[in-house]
Amino acid sequence: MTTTNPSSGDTGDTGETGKKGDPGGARPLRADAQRNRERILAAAEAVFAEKGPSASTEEVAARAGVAIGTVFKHFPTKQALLQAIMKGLLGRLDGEMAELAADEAPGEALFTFVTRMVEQAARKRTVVGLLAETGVDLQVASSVRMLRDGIGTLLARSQEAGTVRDDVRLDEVIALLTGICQGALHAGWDDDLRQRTLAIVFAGLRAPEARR
Amino acid sequence: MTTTNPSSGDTGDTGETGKKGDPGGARPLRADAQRNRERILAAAEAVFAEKGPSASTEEVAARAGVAIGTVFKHFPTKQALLQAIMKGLLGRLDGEMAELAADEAPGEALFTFVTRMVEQAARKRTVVGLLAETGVDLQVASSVRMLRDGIGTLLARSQEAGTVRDDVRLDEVIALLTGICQGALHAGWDDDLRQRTLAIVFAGLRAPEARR
DNA sequence: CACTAAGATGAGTGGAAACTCATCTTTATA
DNA sequence: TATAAAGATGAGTTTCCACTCATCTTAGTG
Repeated sequence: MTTTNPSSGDTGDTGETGKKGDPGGARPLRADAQRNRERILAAAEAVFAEKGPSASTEEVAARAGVAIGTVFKHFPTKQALLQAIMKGLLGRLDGEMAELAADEAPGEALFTFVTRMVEQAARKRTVVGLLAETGVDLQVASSVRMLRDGIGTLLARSQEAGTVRDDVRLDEVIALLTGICQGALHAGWDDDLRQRTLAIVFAGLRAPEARR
Repeated sequence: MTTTNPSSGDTGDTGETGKKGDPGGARPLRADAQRNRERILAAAEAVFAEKGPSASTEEVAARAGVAIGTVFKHFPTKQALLQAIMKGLLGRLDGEMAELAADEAPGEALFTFVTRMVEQAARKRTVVGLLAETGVDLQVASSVRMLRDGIGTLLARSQEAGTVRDDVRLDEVIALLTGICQGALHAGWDDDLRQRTLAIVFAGLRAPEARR
């Protein structure tokens, strides 16, 4: 689950092209290039997680152990690199959500997911920073929409199960989620505070008859 | 309430210095200088409110109708300018809070204050942006502490009045507040969404016996 | 092993933004 | 009104960072 998908790229290739006469099609990617691309992604995720999206591309290159030109060969723009990270992060989150929707009791799935996402945000400034600072009108918009729809499903299930108030709309949940994710990366947020803060929000979301 | 306090400065002068022999003390400030300082502050507040703290100092100068050197004469650093704005903003907020603590019913004062602060945040990226992006270990720390203490008082009053659960601590309230302020400046936040989001949080804060 | 194209390299370029300073302008006072 | 000091000006300096490109290196193939 924690391994990055090796077939993901920003060229949008699907499968291999055995046929020639395909101008501008995706080439198979050499072995070392593949390795470097992964190193860069990993390094970028670490660096941006620590210092936020304003960290320099050179630092990413250094951490990955490659020259700066290599980074720009794989990701022609800093934005593109950021997008690739976002895509991976959101993809993983999305998978986790689908799993949760299947396994967990339908009433609690939403709470579990929100908790996990906030936990992630505390470690990864990237998601949050990107959503906030950079324009959200990226190509990533589709991934965001996927995530949004997924949360909508979890919410609907919880409402059917009677654990969440019926008058709560998806917008508010998203708003609360992004807000708390933002807050989670401030100094002074530890596990305890996160838990207590979420408890308040969850209490606010819960249907009166389902409160403990 | 909306007028800026003319006697506020970052030199920390209190009253006039009629006595001489005050090395390094605050000079009376010439008339045009005073006017420019206010213009710069107003312009900076507007610009940073629109574009966030990453807006350039030159844009502030342009909006204020002065040269860039003038800005740096009054505020030797961009940080200093940001701090001055923060100080003013927090001061106003603090006054509003004191008023609220006196006037309003003790049980609802906290809710009213939080609502107002979030409303402000939606318009002023500065407060939020600063608290988030720049280090909070500024000289502004004292102003922040003042605000924090004030909120603590409002919270305590509400708990005494029985409208807020006893196990809620100040940390969580602050966390929620900053988080929602962060969220409030995202695209798509309108009055309705803000109100609904706050309603959820308030429901979570309210004591069981005080719920409507 | 030889060869070639894909890939890696890193000094260099361009631009943006914070900050400086020599020079000119204005206020306040004698 | 004359004068001196406070203040304003804006071109220039410095720093930093995204991005480029001519050149060298290496993986894959016959």
